[in-house]
Amino acid sequence: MKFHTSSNDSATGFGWESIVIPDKPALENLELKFSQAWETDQIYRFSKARARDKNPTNPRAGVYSIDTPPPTVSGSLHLGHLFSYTHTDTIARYRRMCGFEVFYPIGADDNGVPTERRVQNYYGVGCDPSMAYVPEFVPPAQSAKNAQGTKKVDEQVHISRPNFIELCNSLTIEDERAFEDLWRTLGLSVDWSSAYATIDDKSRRISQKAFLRLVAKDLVYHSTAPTLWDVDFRTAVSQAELEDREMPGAYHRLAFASASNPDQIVEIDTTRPELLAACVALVAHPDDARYAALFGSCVTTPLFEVEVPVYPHHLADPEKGTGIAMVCTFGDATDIVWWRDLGLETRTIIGRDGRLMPISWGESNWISLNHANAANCYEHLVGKKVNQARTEIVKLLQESGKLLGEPRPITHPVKFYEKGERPLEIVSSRQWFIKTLDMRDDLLRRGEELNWFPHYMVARYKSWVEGLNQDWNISRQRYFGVPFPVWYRLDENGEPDFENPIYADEESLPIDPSTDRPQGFDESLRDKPGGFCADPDVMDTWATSSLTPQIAGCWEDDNELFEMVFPMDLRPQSHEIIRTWLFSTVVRSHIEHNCLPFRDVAISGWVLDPDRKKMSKSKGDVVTPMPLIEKYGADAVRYWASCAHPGVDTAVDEGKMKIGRRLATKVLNASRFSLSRIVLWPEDDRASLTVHNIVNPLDRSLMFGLAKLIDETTSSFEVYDHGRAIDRVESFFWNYCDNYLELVKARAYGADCSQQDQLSALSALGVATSIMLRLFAPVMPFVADEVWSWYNQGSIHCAKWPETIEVSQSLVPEVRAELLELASWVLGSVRKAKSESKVSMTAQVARVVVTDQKARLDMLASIARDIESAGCLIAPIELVESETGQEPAVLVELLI
RNA sequence: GGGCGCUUAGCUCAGUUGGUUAGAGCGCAGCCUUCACACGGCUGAGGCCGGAGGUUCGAGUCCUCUAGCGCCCA
Repeated sequence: MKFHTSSNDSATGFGWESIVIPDKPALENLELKFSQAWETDQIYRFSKARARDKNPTNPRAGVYSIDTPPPTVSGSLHLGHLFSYTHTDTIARYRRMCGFEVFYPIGADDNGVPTERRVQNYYGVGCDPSMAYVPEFVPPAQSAKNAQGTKKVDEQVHISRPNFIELCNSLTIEDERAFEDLWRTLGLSVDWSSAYATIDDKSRRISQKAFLRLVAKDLVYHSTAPTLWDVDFRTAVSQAELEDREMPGAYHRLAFASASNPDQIVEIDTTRPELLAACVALVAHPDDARYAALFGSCVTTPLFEVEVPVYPHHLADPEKGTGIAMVCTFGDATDIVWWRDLGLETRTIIGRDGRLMPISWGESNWISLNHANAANCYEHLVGKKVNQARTEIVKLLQESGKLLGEPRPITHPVKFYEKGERPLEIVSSRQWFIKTLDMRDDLLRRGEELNWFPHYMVARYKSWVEGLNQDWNISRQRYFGVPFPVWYRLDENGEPDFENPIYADEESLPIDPSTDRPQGFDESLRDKPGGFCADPDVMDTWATSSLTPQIAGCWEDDNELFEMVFPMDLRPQSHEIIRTWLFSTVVRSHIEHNCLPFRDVAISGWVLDPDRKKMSKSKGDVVTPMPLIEKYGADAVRYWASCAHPGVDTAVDEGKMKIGRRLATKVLNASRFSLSRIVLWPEDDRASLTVHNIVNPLDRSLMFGLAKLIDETTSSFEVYDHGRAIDRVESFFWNYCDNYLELVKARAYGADCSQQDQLSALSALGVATSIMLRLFAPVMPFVADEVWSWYNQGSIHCAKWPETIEVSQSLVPEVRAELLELASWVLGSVRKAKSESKVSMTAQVARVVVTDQKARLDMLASIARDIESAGCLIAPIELVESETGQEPAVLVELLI
């Protein structure tokens, strides 16, 4: 591959050794032609050697590195992917042309729940870790049934964990291929040689190593704590994976009795009466006079007749219900706070399967005033799911008269796992946490250090960090993920010693504790008293994808590379994962490297359906990208995506793609015109087609406009505003086609003009074509490279980004953009006259009189011949100086 | 409840730090097969810039209030 190092000749398109213009230029099949050519020539491959060459003293300065999001491959491709990845690609191409060695890796996020769910649905299988591996297992046929939901656990064929993981691995490989196809067809200029997956050996090694570093820094801990729990996926989830959904519910007013005075009733409102047996206290606001007398005393729960204390707490809302609340372990996040702050008992009744667990009344802390009755009541509830238990307990309460009035329906926000279908429960379980709460202030400062595009997106980050109320739970009770490199010793009773975990050595990573064993232990001691057992969990998928800069940059595997690319220059991503991906990456880099993981973050908006609603799989309105690319071409679809400004949500708009296709066609045709004129210039004199020979005022005016265009396009890309960049280039180009090309045509043909004027015209066409092609290249890489290939060696994507210095030789103070505008105005007036008279644009014009100020007339005089030939005038244009206050005007008389 | 964003032509959107008569494309109407382009070109109609105040010589642009929509956080 040839790289241009100077601003002359080949970089500006003036090699002219050979020009080959197809008879009928076409957009068809450019995607295949160039994606293959780019791959063959390896033009997007990152080279450390080139980076060193570009800036020997400081290689980092010559590199532009991008922390590309690894897309979740399990699931269909949609336009949202294409949209934001196109945005990034325009930036990568721009920076590459600016001379940076661009580090643009690509990965696939394949670990985690989405893949598991896809495998479950695709094959109709479920993972049972207790089962043994079956070699050469053949999965059941793809289940057609149940395309969207998770197949019911009891309908699935149960398979062992290793078999399940095999299926995950094989299916993700298929999915990844589909992604690669799309990315290549779309023309992403990523370095495929660096492709990684978040489940591969390298990612697992780095993820486990980073975990061990957290252990060493004492920033991670392992403990039993109330945990947000999805009862269908049967895993813990983190605060970042929560979402509120408005759900119907009902307030039930229950009658508690004062323990000291059974006739005194305390009324409480609850939406979760089924948790009554888990009630451990009542709380009211300290200033609430209604309940002041009760503080410190006890009340008795209805049905189960358990004595619970009444406490004051500032989080109790006097406005809510009766103002006094029932604290259960655990109904919601506030219960956890009350439980912690007030040191309450723990009475767990919801199991990890979302059903009410058996209770031994009378034992440990299940003390009732009437054990037999409590057990009798509870018998109706045990084993039931939450909703069934609620129906049942309402019946019991009504029968006993402890339910006051009818339940009052309300709608209220309920916490869900973002991928889940049933409300989250809170269970007590053993989990790994990263101590993010302690570093909240640091993280807020990191957020402010980051350059946000658009800047207002920093608010999302801030409000998220400020609202953190629990440490980051990184353990998941799932199967397809990065395992914790941890074992526990088993005592003589077979009980694990959680206090003293055995950590793997860094050198041994990646490991799977369920198949690898700790140093000094024989495999025969696995799961035996006195032996060891593996940590059963895998890491949250974000615990690995928060390390994308380290994974892509080969942290501690290739120090030279890592120092060249880290911290990254750019993190591109969409706004919905600010609280997950962006936040977690900042956390990890802050901890491990004490710096930001990237300097800039460019946020893409969402793709909305044509009705401006968020596209969703459940609505079935997800648009698949390939058919659109086939219909309009990759450049056109990229054009649609690029037109969006950073952070702005954009509706799918096929009309816009049509415009993109037309624009691409126009680029082909306009370039064909210019080059087909240039090719007729004597070959031995083509070297004279340079900016130095652009002397005609009209051509100079075009160059002036180009200089301004280069500045505007460059400054737009500098702030990641591809939308503004393409807008400016497009409108300049369209104006160039409609007006400049028509005005310059006669001179380009050499008709009735001096050789100097023809030379000027052809030189201007050559310069303008070269510059505009390069300005289009980041957004429309296929058509730009196609035209470029007609008269250049090597790809346009390795050419130099245009600079104003390329045209400055042709600029003179007295000729500015205004001249071309003036000529366009007069030409437009002639066209208008012809259009109104319903005659052809080639119809001859007898007379044109322009009335205007002298300065403007002088300008027009200098290019009168161009206007006369473009407008088909048969007499010289007449220029009349206007009186003071008289409006400029053009009089046109057609030849009848 | 707190915060952010949006509101400009029938539709989708430009309009950088306040500066002539507010722009583009689609759609619509009319015309033109001209030798880069009919997968085209030219021309035209269409707007109290969400509403109300204010700052200013001057506001789509800045400030205050307000309405509707969307999102983020609690």
